[in-house]
Amino acid sequence: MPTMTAAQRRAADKAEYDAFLAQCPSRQLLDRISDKWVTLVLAALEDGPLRYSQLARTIAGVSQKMLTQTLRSLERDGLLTRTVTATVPVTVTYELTELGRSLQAVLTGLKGWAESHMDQVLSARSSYDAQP
Amino acid sequence: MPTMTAAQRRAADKAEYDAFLAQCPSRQLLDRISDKWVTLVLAALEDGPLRYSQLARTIAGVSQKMLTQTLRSLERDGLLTRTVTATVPVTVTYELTELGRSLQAVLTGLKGWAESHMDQVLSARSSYDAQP
DNA sequence: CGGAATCCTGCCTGATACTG
DNA sequence: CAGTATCAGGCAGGATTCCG
Repeated sequence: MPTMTAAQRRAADKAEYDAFLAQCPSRQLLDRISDKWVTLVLAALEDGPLRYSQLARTIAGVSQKMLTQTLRSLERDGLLTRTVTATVPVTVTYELTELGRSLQAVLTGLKGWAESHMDQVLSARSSYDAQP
Repeated sequence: MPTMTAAQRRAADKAEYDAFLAQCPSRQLLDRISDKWVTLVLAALEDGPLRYSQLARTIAGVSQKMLTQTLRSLERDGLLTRTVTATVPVTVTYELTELGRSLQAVLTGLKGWAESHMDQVLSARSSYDAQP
């Protein structure tokens, strides 16, 4: 029984979640996906599925604890799938879901921004630090 | 005057920094900007400059310490400017720089993703948690 | 109003060792 | 290979107090 126009419904949908509000679930979600390991894992999986050891090698410096923890969290949130193949030794591959790819598109922009604006940031820092 | 084409510059920038490498400066930068407070501050400043107290009110639940710390970090990295007006009491306004706006464009996508995909993530979680 | 300084808690993170 | 388990430390982050 729509008592709202489409425009009104759009406004209501937008108002449904607001990360500016401390108790909104989207605030917690924003906190989870605002994580460098999340960004790097999704970026690594951009070109297709990878095995656990391939992920560990691609993302230099990640501990197995953080990698496993990040992968579990992403799996739980439906952003990637974990597939176990019963070989000897066992093979585990991770692959982005459609939902994961939609986030990956955003996060790749973040990783790219960091890499392409590094010089400007370094320059700004030296200016800032030079001040008395 | 650019001595490289835009495409050449992009290629050079890509090769210069790689956030997959642990010791690359862009990895640290990625860590800094992968922060919910950074995302929320830049999103709050999207529509123009704001005062300190306005930022604190917009971003519900942020402590004064984290807000100040985040603002300092963003100012140091050249993403926003801090302007002190000598009124009584003093007025301090924060405004995005051009560099800040370029990052804000990316991060707004992140905040928007969290809000618009919240339902799908919640659904995925309940499925995951229901498994034995 | 817009901070700075301080104290204190906890959980995030890394290192190490063990397993199927 | 792909984890789990455990332990220890460091710092993120909140609460409180004080200042120009």
